[in-house]
Amino acid sequence: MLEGAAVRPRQVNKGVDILLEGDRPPECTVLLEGYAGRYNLLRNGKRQITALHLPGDFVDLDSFLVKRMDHAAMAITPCTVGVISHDTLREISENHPHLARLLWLTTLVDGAINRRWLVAMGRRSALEHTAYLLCELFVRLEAVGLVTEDSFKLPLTQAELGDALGLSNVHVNRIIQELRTEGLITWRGETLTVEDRRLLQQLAEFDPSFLCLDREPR
Amino acid sequence: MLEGAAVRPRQVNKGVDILLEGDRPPECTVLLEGYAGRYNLLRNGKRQITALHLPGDFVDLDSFLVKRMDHAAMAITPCTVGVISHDTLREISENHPHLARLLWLTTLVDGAINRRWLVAMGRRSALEHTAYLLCELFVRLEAVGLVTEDSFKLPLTQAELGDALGLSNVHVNRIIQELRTEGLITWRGETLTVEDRRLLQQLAEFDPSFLCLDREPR
DNA sequence: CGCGGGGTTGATCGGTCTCAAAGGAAGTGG
DNA sequence: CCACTTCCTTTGAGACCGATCAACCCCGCG
Repeated sequence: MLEGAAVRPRQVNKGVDILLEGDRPPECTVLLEGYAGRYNLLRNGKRQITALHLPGDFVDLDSFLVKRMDHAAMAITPCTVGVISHDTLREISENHPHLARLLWLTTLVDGAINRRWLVAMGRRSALEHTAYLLCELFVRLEAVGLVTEDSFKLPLTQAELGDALGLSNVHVNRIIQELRTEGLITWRGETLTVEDRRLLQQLAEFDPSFLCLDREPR
Repeated sequence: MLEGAAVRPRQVNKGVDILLEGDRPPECTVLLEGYAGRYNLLRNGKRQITALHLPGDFVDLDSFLVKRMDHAAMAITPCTVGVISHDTLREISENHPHLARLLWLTTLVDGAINRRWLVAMGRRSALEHTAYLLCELFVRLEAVGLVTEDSFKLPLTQAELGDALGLSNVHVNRIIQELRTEGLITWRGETLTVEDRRLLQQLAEFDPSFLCLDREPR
């Protein structure tokens, strides 16, 4: 039903905003291909990316009920996105409560991811934090079949990674080198390979259960 | 209807856990009085508080759909809490879609708060971050009538505040002193007074619209 | 061939942490 | 009513992590 509801797939070029802070979109956007991210800009020009969206994720499911966007969203790579009108979502919420609960669940999982980011930013070193993010991306991409042989596409610049981690681009560079020399990852071009998943997860104190990828009655 | 659904109000002593990581509660907890917080513990003993719950907030609405808690929650002050069984919530979700949307909205607002925390932790100085949190608490408490004459109860220790901000207790102390000497706040005992709200909000780059306290059709 | 974006490197600065100790304030038992 | 305890706040000193600034390199591309 959701697939039938997503209409007008369209392309968004790399670096282009999908929506802006203050927008009141009449529909929700689904990411079909590519990577996107939510972010907020500060007066001093700094940027914080607060979420990374992978294929299959909603970009702004919150706009259905929140109405006014409190953040922007950007295509990190070229993306194809679809939209589901708020009217359709309302129809689902009225007549398909089980599906509505699953949509609700996706926002709960987004919240769980946010909290993990908070923990990593607040109480972990830059190295652990970076390792953490890579573990998370690994598992989320694995869930949608985008990991092959412990490798996945990581088409972010180090500066963008820094904006997600709350670090400077220079420091990200040094952290990545450390992960490389420790033999935990390789990252050439857009392809990141996890060379030692167990060690990486241990360094990041990573446990994927919060993503709710297991099947349960809801 | 929600008021009718919340049953068995009970007291929780200060410092006592309301739920633990790994729990699978059969009901959701509502905070009726007092302050509570969600947190995660790390292997090295550090703690990160990822949310502060104020009277009227759900403590773990996510347990309705997520089932297994990925964090603990603690009473920061003596609390009285009520519970709403998952069965009741399911009944609401099946037969009262409008109410279900409003519950969904509360999780979206929680997510918005989380993202703001991320921005503050990632890209703001300790001073700005602290100012930010105080602004947020001010507005949220104001919305439930717990602010009088620019004052509200802040019954946290500086160490707890640090766990929410991702700072050490020592540094929190120095930041608070700075906010005091700048004439922005006073904080004696459990009462915090915002002496210059405009300046504090400006320092924190704070805009309350993300809390969705305005009335809109949902 | 020149240009531009990203990656890499070095040097220095500064914000925040850590460790350690001293100073209140509130409660407890004698 | 006082000594004692405990928890929290405050202060100081030093170390360290990560930011900043400024080059330089590398590679793809027009």
